[in-house]
Amino acid sequence: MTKPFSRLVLDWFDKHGRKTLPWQQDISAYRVWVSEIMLQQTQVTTVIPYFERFMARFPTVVDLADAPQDDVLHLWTGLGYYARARNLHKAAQQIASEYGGEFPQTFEEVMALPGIGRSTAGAILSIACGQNHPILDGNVKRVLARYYAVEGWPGQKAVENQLWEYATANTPNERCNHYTQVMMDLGAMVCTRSKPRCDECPLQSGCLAYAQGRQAEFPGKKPKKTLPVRTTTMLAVFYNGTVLMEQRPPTGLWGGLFGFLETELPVDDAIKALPFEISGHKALEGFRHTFSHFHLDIQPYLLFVDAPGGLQVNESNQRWFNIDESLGVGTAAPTQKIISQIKQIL
DNA sequence: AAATCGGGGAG
DNA sequence: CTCCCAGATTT
Repeated sequence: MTKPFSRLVLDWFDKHGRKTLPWQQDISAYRVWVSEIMLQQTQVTTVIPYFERFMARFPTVVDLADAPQDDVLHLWTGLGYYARARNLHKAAQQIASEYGGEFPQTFEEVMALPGIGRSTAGAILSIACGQNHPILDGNVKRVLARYYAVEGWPGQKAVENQLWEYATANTPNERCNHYTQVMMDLGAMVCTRSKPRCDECPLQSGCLAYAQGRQAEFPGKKPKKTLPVRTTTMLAVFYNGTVLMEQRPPTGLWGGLFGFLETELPVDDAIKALPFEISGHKALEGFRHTFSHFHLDIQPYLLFVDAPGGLQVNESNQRWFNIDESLGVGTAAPTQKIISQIKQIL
């Protein structure tokens, strides 16, 4: 028997692991938590500037708890998965009220916070609190599925359970913080989804997928289905450098974000239904925005308001925004796209 | 064009 | 429990 799994990857960590990422400095449960949530959905290089801005604006969990949700969503704009930002905010408020602003230290308490599950709780407590817990994020799933040639899609419960068993069995009692870190590093830097760098991998000698030349077959693929197409019309009501937007309901698609008015009516009918005099309108460039479970074909229009006195907004969730200033609220990618189209025209 | 990602919530 | 939802980027 040669070196155990954990020893091989820890030695690799000492030589090649990342140690200078922003959340690896001034390590705290709060900073690790925020980074883990961001990294669930986005690659490291993209996350870094978001993380820096977030920490500058919300240096402590109490600062985050005290902030308006619009501020939080504003700093999340472009990252996607806005429910994660809402959960982050909600959890910060729980930490402030129930734990006096001190991040809880037990696995059960951390798991109970909204937006934190088994893997994220393990990552926070191992990296920031010196505890021993396994993790199983997308990187680790890929490494383990290949190393043990685990058949099937990890979204299936049986497959995921098997991967958790391997993850638990290999997690060491010493240096669990570095182990957690390096398993994510390996998946991101060596055991990549396509073109894995097996010649640089510390686990090559024991890797079943490598031995069988079947790296591309693991982890198993999600069963694919054809996405339905939905359509929508977005109305950008414009007056004197400002656009009208409305805040979406607090949950669901783009929950809590501000966006342009949407309608299912033909644009002429929709214009008649507005409480403003519209002096003219122009079709902007339509485009497709794709989600995990459907395509959304968006046809935006720019509408020009006539009367200076007619800007009264009846709906309490609607506001006028200066198009040249920071909006200060959360917006989805298509909203940003339409705003840039408008700026091109004007 | 297709694949991806951990957790919440509905059924 | 199991299945479905959520967003933007990379390949």
